[in-house]
Amino acid sequence: MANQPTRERIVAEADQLFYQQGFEHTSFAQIAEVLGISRGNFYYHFKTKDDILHAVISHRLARTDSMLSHWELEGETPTDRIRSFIHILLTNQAKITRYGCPVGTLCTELGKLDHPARDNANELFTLFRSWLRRQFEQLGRHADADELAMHLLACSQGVATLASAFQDEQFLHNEVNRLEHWLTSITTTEQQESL
Amino acid sequence: MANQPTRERIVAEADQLFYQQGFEHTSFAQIAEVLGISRGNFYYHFKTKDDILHAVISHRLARTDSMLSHWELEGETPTDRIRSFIHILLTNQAKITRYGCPVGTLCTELGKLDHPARDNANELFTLFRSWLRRQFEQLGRHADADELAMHLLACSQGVATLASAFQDEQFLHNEVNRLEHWLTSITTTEQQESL
DNA sequence: GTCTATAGCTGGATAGAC
DNA sequence: GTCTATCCAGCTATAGAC
Repeated sequence: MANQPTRERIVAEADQLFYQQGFEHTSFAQIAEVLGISRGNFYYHFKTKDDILHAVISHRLARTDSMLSHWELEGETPTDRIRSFIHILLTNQAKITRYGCPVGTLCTELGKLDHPARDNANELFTLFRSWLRRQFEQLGRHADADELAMHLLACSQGVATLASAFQDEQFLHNEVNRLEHWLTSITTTEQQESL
Repeated sequence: MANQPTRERIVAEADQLFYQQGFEHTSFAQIAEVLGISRGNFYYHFKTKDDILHAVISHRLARTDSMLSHWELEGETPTDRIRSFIHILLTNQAKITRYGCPVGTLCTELGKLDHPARDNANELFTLFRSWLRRQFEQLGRHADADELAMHLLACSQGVATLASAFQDEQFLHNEVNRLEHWLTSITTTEQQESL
């Protein structure tokens, strides 16, 4: 990362700090210090702080997009692919327990700030939502695919919020088991309203 | 409210604004303007901004406590009482759709700020958690009462987060129906692992 | 492309008159 | 108990040298 162009390094570091500390709470001075550049240098690469935010969101969107494509190729069945989604809770459990979900916390913060980039950030949710909806459709759940997608998204959000508040990885694991169980129940039987 | 002592008015207004805009984003100048008092006046009633936050959290804790006591008296069965909890999502649907859950968003923000009042705010979660756990115990779910309480808390959090991101009251209603269904399935049958 | 210096503003907090 | 005036730190952002 030290050899990346400065612009990329700023985006990468801002991405991390916005996640860990929140957008508003993160200052140029801090990013500059971590990267070993001067505050003034920012304005060669970006016009405003909001521009950095925009770049960070675009960066996250691209990364999410390629992750979903990867899951699409990797998973043999829709169930496998949905399981990939559920398992990010495990893959990122340490960070989630510390800082919550990067998507949820950003959207919540920008919502409270009534920030113009809010819709932009919500696209991250939409990306997951559409992808999950498609998987549920492939499971034959045409009528309620979007509802199931939103439900799964909501569960993940709640798990991240509470795991982070209580700093509780055990709880996170319990809920992942629950979600896997639920996914199986949806796939194998037509026991529709179990959840 | 205009006749309340100034200290109470500050707490009440800060409570609202911290919820709607976040703690850090809310300034003394703004609270002062709404209340029609001067900025300097704050420091007669509070030493620091963190002191106001502390007072706001105490206020919320007291309010939550009395709400739970009220549900305890009002509901005939544990199921009824748990349903009261689920229904705050409906009672406060307009605010939740706009600003998310007051507990979850505050705890998340203070977590990111690494704020000393974080544990204090988490007590709000604990209040609900303990109360719910007791209700599930009264349902005979001694072994997994706390797990069920946490699960229900998590679901509510997720619903609030997504309803707010997508500004979607319909989704909120769908999820409340789901939760009621789940509650019934827990109460009537011993179909333990449906969720 | 990166730096230093600094402007301009807003935040929380203090001092002291009334 | 409330006000005005003010301090000081931190922030975003700009100007201009190198």
